[in-house]
Amino acid sequence: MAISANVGEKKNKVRKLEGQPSKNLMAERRRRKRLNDRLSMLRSIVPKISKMDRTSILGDAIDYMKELLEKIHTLREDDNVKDEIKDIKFVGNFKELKPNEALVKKPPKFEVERRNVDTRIEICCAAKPGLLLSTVSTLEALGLDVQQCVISCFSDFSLQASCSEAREHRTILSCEDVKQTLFKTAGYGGRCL
Amino acid sequence: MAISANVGEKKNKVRKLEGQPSKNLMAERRRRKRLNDRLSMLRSIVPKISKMDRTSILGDAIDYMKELLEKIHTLREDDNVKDEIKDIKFVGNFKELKPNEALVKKPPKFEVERRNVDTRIEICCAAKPGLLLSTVSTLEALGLDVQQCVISCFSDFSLQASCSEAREHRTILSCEDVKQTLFKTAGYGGRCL
DNA sequence: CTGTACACGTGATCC
DNA sequence: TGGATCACGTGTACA
Repeated sequence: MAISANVGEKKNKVRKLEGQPSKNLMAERRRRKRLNDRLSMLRSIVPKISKMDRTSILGDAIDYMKELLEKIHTLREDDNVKDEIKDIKFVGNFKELKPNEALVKKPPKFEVERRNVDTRIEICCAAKPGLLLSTVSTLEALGLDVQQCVISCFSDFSLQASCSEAREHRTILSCEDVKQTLFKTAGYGGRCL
Repeated sequence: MAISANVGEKKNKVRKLEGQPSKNLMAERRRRKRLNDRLSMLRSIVPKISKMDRTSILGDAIDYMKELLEKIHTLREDDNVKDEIKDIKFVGNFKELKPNEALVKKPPKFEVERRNVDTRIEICCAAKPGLLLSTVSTLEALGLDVQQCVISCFSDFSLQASCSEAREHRTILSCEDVKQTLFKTAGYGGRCL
């Protein structure tokens, strides 16, 4: 195909020499533009991006699609409750805020509540560097997708969030578990309330 | 760029004339081969093929991926159908929200602006798993302390934050730098705006 | 003859 | 310095 090579000097048609090229030229430019745009779109919806290469983008997209297909199959055939709670173990991996630093002055407020499919979370405690990051990280590790969130860090750290369960943790994770995990994440020891 | 025009026939570097061209030439050939192979693979796993165009293939792949994502979400939510009745009532109050907006492709929005001592950040882009976490993590890494923040992840990912500079050694950061960093963090390539 | 779409070789650019 | 990747303009085949 690419090796149609042979034959050297046909050149039957030399009808250009003038005026013609600009048409085909800009058409080709538009085509390249469209192709690159599509490529960018593809890259923008694929979460795992190893490199910015065109080939890598396509490769990652392919892998991602296979991943999605497999996930769908397991979701379909996996009746239920096959999930482990192993995710909880990863919560502690993040930045270990030392409990010693726990400020005892004012009783912090940690509330977790289920409403329909949503999980309402309300936190108000002493501000601390990295607290927002560790809290968000913990929520993610617990399989809670933040849908809405209002944060204020002026005096105290205040966070009100509405989350949806990313995975099938609803039946396993109790509100109390979430609350205590967040409590520890914020650097407090013992149990909350 | 394309119209760098000037310079007509310089040819400062003519170090080729022999031996060299075949190197770059075949490298380019291999690159094209890989790219086309990837493209064929992508086409082979996408069931819906409208046309054999390169652009169409990418477009179909994108649509298919979105379709898969949506299917996964519906599958997950179907696991717990018990709360749906209440949700229906809830949704009923907000009927004005367009039901089918899946195919709208709008450009993401990344804005960073300095106001006095504060740095205002506004993001609106396609939702992606882990996006909130990576964004917060990036802000922290840039030395920006979130003072106030409103987040919404219902359809797209939307974040409006007001930050203060945490450290002094980062004060050299321009708004543009912050913007581009956030842009890349969100998984986009190239430059924003 | 008019577009559209692809492969090709080459110069430029970035580690 | 090279090796790898990209954008570009062009030739050409197919509708």
